[in-house]
Amino acid sequence: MPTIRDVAKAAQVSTATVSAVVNGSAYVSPELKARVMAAISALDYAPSSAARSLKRGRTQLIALAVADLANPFFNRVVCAAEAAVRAWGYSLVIFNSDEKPEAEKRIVERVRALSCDGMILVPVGDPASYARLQRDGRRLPTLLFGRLVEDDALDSVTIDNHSAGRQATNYLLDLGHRRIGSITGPLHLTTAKERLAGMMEAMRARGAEPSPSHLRSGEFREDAAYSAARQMLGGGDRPSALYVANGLMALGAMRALADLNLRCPEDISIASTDTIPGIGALRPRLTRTEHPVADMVNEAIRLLVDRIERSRALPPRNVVFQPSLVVGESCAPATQHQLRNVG
Amino acid sequence: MPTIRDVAKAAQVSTATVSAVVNGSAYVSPELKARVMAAISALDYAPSSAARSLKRGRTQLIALAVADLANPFFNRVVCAAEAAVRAWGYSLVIFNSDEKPEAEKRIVERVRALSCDGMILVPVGDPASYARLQRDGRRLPTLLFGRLVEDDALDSVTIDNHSAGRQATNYLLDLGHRRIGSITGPLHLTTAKERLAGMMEAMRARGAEPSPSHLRSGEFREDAAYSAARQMLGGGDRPSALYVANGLMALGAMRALADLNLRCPEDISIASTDTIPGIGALRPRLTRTEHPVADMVNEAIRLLVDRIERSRALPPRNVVFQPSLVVGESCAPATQHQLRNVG
DNA sequence: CGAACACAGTTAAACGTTCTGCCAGGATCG
DNA sequence: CGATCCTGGCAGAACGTTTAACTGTGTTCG
Repeated sequence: MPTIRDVAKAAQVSTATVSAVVNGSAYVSPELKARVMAAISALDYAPSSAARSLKRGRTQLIALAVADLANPFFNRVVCAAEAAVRAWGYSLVIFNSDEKPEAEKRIVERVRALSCDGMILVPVGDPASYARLQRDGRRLPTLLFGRLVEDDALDSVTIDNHSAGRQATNYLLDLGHRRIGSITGPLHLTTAKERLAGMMEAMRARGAEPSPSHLRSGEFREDAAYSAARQMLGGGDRPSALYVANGLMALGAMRALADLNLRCPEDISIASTDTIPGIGALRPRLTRTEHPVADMVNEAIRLLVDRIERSRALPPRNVVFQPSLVVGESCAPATQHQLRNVG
Repeated sequence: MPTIRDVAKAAQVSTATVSAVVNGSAYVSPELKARVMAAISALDYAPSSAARSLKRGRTQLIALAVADLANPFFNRVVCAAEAAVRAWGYSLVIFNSDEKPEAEKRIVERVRALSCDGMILVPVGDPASYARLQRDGRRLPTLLFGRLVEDDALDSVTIDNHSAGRQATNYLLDLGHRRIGSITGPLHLTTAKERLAGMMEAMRARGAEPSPSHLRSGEFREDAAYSAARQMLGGGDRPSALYVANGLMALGAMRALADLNLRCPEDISIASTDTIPGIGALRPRLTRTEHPVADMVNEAIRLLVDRIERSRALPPRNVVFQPSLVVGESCAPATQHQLRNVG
């Protein structure tokens, strides 16, 4: 591996000059520049990023720690982040906390050890563990994505989950449904909690109150939703509509419906928040609120890079995006029969 | 940021001793070790990876360059790779070539500049561009994943695509289908080419010959398959079964069927290769060949790490995995009506 | 009993950059 | 014409590790 010294020797200049040519950091006369360039390509020289990082104190690495790499939502996040990060001249290091707080702790250690320039974190559990992140947020600029941790002093980009729950539920209410059930994620996550809260608010605003047995929460996964839906819909006292808190879970719920010989939307209407790629092929198409994932990620990266390169000391910035309702065919007006069942 | 020198001073030992404690690279007496440990946690010291990389010539970074991050297949690859890489003590840097050869070239440059220890590459186009990779494979150990480049001297982990095409097609042939169409990916990719070749071989072995108008290829994407399917099935001369070369494309084909008011499997049987997560909710369940993605990725990482840490000079190793057929309900026996149509 | 040796640590030289401070020499100006 | 100021380029000191070479004590053994 040729070093900057080899290049300098070959071009008969100093290493400082080579550095200046490589980085364009100072004026170098045309002839010297040409000699240096020639030497560089002759030797196939490439600067050592390790040495460069050591000297500059920058690695040009941004870490992205998502909560569940198997979840299509986070795949979209990864995809968008890769592009955004590249556009800013960084590279993306991926971590999967798999919804496990201990794993997250190890990831933070690792990110720190790698001395990444910044980190996008989808926080998993345990607000107390972020105290430390906040303390040395200066050292390792960190942005919370998608989920919030109460009382934090970190940058964040989130979606208005309350509004997502409200919008989806209002749509169902507008169709005449009153017995609406919900399958949501773990309630210690703001995403799950707030979507549920939004739903409850919407219902109460219309004087409806969901039956406790119609409210389930579980892992943000297809199989969790499947079994929740089977339980809830298997009995006699079933809701006429379902609000499901995530795309993967919506698929699970639909699978449960199919297995129970229930039709969607004739027997049960389903609305959800969030989607998954390729879901367009699924009939009926899901009525759902969608996250502007790409915009959210772009904004997150922009904020983080700004924090890294400019404003270490500024107060934290918290950006909230709005979900939008996408209407499919998975919801039908409540039938007389369904309404009669109202407890 | 405290350095090893600060720790050494605080513990009243030399930096070499601190290094020995941190790396466990030499015996240090219990009392000194304790002093060092205490100093480390008191100062909250973490070794600088930049300095370490510079000295050791290793970054503990493995690059993964996939062909299309928006494709669920590669999401599974990323997910498995993250876990495997972590188990070996490395971190994963993600790149998306988006099926663009120029992007791939830039990625290779970037990976080289980052001095990653190794690279898993899903090659995109243009075999000639890999000559260089082969030349300095010693410098940047590289493993080709999923797709092959002819005549290469690099490690590789692939799937027997020929067999995948054959198995899926044989299943359709066994059901009595003779007019089988295919929607496949770009033919310059071995994945697409070989799946098609396997299909052709299976058909010819039974004396069937697909009609040219029933063979389409396009991007490995949902929308490409959708329009190909619409074209192929919209006309009068339609096949009774379809072999679709990838999970996303299978979804696209099914969407086209739905939009054409064709039923699957009653009107058209569909078999595919590869799947996508959550597809279990789709009815009918897809009959398909599946890749053992996790095993493939684990093997790839194992080979790459071995190459990095041990056997730079050994001849290339090429591992081929076998796909397995998973039967769903998307294929039905050919009907008399369908058979009568045989040209 | 002295040579050889193991042992536990230390010193200091890399690793390949970047960048500050410096120098020589030519232009500018009073 | 000498003092001053640019200007292009260079020498060399960091950056924070790792590790080879070394040092000074015991310990062992012929």
